Amino acid sequence: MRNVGGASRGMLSLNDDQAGKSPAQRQVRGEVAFRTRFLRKREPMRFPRHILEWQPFAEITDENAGKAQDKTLLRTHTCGELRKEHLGQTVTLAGWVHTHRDQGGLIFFNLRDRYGITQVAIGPEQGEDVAAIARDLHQEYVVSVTGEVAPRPEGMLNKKMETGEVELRPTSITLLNKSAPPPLIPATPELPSEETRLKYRYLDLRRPEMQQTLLLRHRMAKGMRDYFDEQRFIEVETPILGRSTPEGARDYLVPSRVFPGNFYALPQSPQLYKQILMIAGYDRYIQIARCFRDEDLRADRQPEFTQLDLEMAFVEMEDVLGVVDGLVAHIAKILLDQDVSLPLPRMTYDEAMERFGHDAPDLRYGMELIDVTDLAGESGFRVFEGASQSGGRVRGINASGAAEGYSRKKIDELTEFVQGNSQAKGLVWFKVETDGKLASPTAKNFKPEVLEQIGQRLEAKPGDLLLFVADSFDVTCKALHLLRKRFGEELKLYDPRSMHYSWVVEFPMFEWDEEENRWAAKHHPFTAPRPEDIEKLESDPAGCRAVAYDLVINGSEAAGGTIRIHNADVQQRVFNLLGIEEEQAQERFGFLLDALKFGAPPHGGIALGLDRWVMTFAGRDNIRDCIAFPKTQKATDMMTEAPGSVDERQMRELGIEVRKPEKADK
RNA sequence: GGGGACGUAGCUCAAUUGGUUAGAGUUCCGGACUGUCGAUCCGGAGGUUGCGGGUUCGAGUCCCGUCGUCCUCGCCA
Repeated sequence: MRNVGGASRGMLSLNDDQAGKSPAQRQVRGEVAFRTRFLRKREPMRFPRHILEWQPFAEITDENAGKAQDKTLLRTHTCGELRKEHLGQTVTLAGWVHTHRDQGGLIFFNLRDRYGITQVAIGPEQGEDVAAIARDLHQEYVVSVTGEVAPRPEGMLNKKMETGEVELRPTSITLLNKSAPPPLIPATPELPSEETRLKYRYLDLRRPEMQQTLLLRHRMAKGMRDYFDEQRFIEVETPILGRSTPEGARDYLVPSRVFPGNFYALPQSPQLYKQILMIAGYDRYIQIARCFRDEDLRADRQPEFTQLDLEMAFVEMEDVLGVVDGLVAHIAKILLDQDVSLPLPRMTYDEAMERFGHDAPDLRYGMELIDVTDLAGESGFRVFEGASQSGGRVRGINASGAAEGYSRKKIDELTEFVQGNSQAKGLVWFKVETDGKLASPTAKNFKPEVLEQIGQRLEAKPGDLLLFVADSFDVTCKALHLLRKRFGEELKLYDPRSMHYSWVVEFPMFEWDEEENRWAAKHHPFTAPRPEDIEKLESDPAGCRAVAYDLVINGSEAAGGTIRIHNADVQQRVFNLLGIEEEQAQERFGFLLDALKFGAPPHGGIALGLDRWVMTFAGRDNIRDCIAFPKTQKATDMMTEAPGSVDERQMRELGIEVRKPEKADK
């Protein structure tokens, strides 16, 4: 049989009697093919090549025989390593058929494994037996090829391929396995829908791009473990089946069979266990820990994610920051070959909110928020004066040079954008004219001398666009942060490949929860207040600052940690303030309160979101691309179709009965 | 829980204001081709337009519901 795939491959039945297409339809084919093919390009990977390199398989010698058996029985080399220096050698490669080009007298196919792609060329000298097998190969067939590494003819080198100077001239080809026509073809540049990619994840993961991202992830995790090992940290595994704790996100619950009606909770983080480890004397702990939070998803949020979790005893904030500074430098060096100068810059939370309106500012560009509340009070403009007199703030940003590019219509869009995404009631804006005057429909309401002062304070130059929000401090923060972020992207104020690392420190201990009408922990309830703020715990919760710190990379929170409370009394006072009853605290984490009584050392730590680090370092804008088997927005797995129903028997054993959600009345 | 985008061939996309038998590329099947390298050329097959209703002489297109994917607000100590 000529065609190996034949009927088994065909998903469609043959029907020779069907009417043909019109000649006109046939004619456009070539041109359309050219156009559609180049319409969509994949995003190029941005991390350096050396990340992708591996040592070649070692030769088997007398010394290592029987030890590291690198060479497998089915291959001698990978598809990524053959070069000119291998010319003349007889090798065996194994992999997937990436592309296939049958020219009759000559057949080419590219063989792919996770190390690279090598061309196999079959001419008459390979013999009809080999040619017959090669002719019938299809995409994603699995083959092993034995042959000689041969030079490509002059002028036929492929500079786009790492192995493009050589090709394999096979003496034999073994078909290891066929493949049904794949719904997702790893070799094509068109990216299928996310739905298809997630359903056939094993095919999506064959794409070199995905393999490179997962390799970067591996390198990063290994780099972290190596670094912390050198710093005398030890990795300890903490339980996945734990206890539900109040505060924080919704828990994923696991029913207990032995105690019907009781549930384990999957950890939102190993927080309590690592504190217990400090009390137990393991003064430097890390864990690459899986965490679970049953909250709605985002482009950068999965219900199940990985944290590099760290805790140290006998330390103050400086010690933790120092260790993480070193980690950042190490990772930037091994992944990006960048030298990061230490210590990383820092600012306080208050400063970050004042200057950037956000606790994780993107410091790759300026455009800081400027306060004009004092001028606004005397401006003659009612909105400004009102905000100023009612204890609010009037702040603005200078989108330098943006006056021309932003028409009245585009500014209206900005206004809607701000109104839709924050509580801000509107935007006040001015374009700076060539004579330096501020112009806008509202300008006539202002005293001219105040406008001039406002312009000076924002360092307005002709062609600048100034935008102001007058409202409470919080609202001006939110609105102007959104605007700053948007201008940063639209005006291309930074190189998207650049990296900026910094710390934000001294976060507030508490924030007011409007809904529940009580104080809530800004970080978590085990966070230590600054020593000077302990006395204010009850009298001025809003004024208490925590020994808390966030690592910010390119405007995203890359890590967050605190020094913990190691004093049972202080811990109890914080619980009291948070409205956690003594009885409830004792029930939920009495073990921690107990442990704190038995010689708890001063301790603190930090947790860093590994998935987001991969995202940032690989230049991806989607966390699913950084996780091998991610969940959809509804937290389902499209490949396994989890979550699924279970047997009635399992439910009975667990003492569980499902109450069907009631349908809304119509 | 709210707002938005999308859903058409295995895959990626078209289809005028609602108007004939829903078209391309790619994949797939058959054929040609001795230097190709998302090969090219010739021929062919492939559709319950996510699903269910409704409006209409007529619905891929308009309306309602529902399912799915994505973005986003809330939420995520």
